[in-house]
Amino acid sequence: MSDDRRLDVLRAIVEDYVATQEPVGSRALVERHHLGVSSATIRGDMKVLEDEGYLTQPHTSAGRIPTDKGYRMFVDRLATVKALSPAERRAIERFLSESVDVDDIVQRSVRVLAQLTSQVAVVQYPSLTRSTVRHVELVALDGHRVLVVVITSSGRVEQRTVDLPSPLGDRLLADLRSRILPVVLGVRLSDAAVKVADLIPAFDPEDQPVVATVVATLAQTFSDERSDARIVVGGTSNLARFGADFDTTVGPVLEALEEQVVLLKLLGEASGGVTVRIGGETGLDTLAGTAVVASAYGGDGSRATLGTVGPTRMDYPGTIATVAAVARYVGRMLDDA
Amino acid sequence: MSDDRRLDVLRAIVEDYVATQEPVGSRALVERHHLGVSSATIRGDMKVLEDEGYLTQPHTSAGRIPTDKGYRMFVDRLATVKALSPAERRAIERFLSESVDVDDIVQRSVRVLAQLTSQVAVVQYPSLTRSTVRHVELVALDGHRVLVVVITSSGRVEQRTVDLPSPLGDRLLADLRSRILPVVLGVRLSDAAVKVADLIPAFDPEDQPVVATVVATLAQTFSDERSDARIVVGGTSNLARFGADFDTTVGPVLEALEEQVVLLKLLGEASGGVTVRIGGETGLDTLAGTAVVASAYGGDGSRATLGTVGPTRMDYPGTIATVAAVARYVGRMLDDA
DNA sequence: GACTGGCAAACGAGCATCGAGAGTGCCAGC
DNA sequence: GCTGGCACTCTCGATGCTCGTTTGCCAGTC
Repeated sequence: MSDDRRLDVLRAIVEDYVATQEPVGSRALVERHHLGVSSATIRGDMKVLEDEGYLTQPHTSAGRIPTDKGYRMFVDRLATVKALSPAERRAIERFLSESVDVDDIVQRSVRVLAQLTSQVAVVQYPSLTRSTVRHVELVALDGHRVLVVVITSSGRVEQRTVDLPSPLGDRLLADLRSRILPVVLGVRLSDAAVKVADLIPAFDPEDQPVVATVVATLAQTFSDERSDARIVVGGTSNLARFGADFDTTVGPVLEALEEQVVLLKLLGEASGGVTVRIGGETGLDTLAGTAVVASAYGGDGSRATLGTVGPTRMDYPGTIATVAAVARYVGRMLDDA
Repeated sequence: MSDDRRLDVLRAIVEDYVATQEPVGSRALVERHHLGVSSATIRGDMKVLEDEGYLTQPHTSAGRIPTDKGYRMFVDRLATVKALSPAERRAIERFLSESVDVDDIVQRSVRVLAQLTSQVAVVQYPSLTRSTVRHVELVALDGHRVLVVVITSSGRVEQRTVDLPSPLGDRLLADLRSRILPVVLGVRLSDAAVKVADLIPAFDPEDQPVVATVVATLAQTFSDERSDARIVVGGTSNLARFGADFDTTVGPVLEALEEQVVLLKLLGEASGGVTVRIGGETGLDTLAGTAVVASAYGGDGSRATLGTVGPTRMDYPGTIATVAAVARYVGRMLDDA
């Protein structure tokens, strides 16, 4: 028995099922694909594939549909890489190139991703911790409050208001500013937090409490957890195509998409190229039936993750190609900016 | 025939229908509410109400449900104001008071609103145009690019990168900075744009092109349209309770919620207190069956709109009370900050 | 040994039927 | 003006049926 043909059958079933959303039977299979054998033979192959856990039947005497394991096999060994059409490439490039700042890049990425994949798109803001400090500004609001603004090499602006224990004069503020800047400019955020803390002893002991307060906020801004956690979601209306039953399928997914923590976990582990997680592999059991296609993006200064969430029965080659392309363009834009 | 009783009947029907989500019949009505008459009498009243357009029947021999006109009447003349429970008040107050900056306030408002109303919450960022300039910073990135940062009285930070036609020396940059600041500090954003433009002639003719470029970007940042358009949406998973049929009901709503333009239109006209728009009154025909409860919030420095989107069969008194309360708290927080 | 055609059996989808239940509209009477 | 009674209408769920699809297997063929 030809092992190759069985894999061909699996591939054909995945492709047909993704296209039609309906269980595919042996007859339909031989009609649509020209495997040179009869439907009876295919039936034999299908049975084996089912025994091995790649296929399943919704009920006796319906066609077969792929299991998560089947999709995994498809993605790992069967999917042919699909190149993006020139039109799609151009769409991505043109749309993203109109961005004016980081917010805009992220917004637009979400839109393109959702549009091109017809799925839910998720984009994490570029990570701060790897980028460097481009500027720090301290602005006195009134006697006892100061606005701290940090501008990073990735173009992000973080701000924080500090309530001071005691008033901070203009002279001291200027002093503070002039000492902080040279120490942190061009330094990585993760290192900058430490460097500013070292400055405190250099000040007049009398001023140290108030200086310490400002520095603490500054350090906190440098190593801000919230920044990493900023994630934008789009294309939720594509969930309409998701499944018939709303309450049991789409509701939980929408809920999950509103939880930053869950989103982070979903995107989290993408390391090198494009990562695909199918069904249970997502680690979120409320997301049964969904798959995540994610990719890291960005160079040194601004590394983070982006991807899509969709039903396990999705067009993997297309989605993977799109995610990869968007990640590449976004990374390029951020490095340029 | 008592006109009062007919209105009582309408109120009872709206309340029951909102509670049960099912058409309400004459028998159920007399059982649940103690109107001192028989079901036959109620039937008569219901017929009149239907003839006048306040009620409708899904089909003969089902109960009645309110029409949009019926809900409108209910909201305008029948709904008793429902005070928020102390627990709810405290929840709002405590949750919002933990905010650290404007982003945070907006995020948290969306969450509370969605949570308390079980609907989709929509919050517009505080408007820039009414607030004043608190600080302007120009940062040289490299020879031919400058980062423009504007900090407003409402705590917002807007940034923009400018590509210069010719290099801008440190001296000129400092000069520019020191001339701009005194002119715009404390000035309304809408006026500041004009004021900076007046500065250009004062510079050396040789420098004027590059100065003009920076000033143009600055002016654009002051009167940024995009800022007004920033809107945050949350609680979309509450759409699960919306209606049974996904494709025809929830899908279009999700789509609409992703369109900034549509959202702006939805929130747009809220002027004084709480505005309720029901069904067709929203002006968006894709949103049939939905109602919007919106309120302006914030004082002078930071005026904008926030609200909820839900099915027409919603708990109007509760939603109105919640929206009003959140608007009040958010406004207070912004004015304090 | 692998493949094929044929065939019985299994099973869901769709459809018509039917009865129960709920609600209306109207009328005659109070 | 209100009430009880009653005929009528309509939906909803259950039931039973047919039809089409697909499977699993077996005997036969290359």
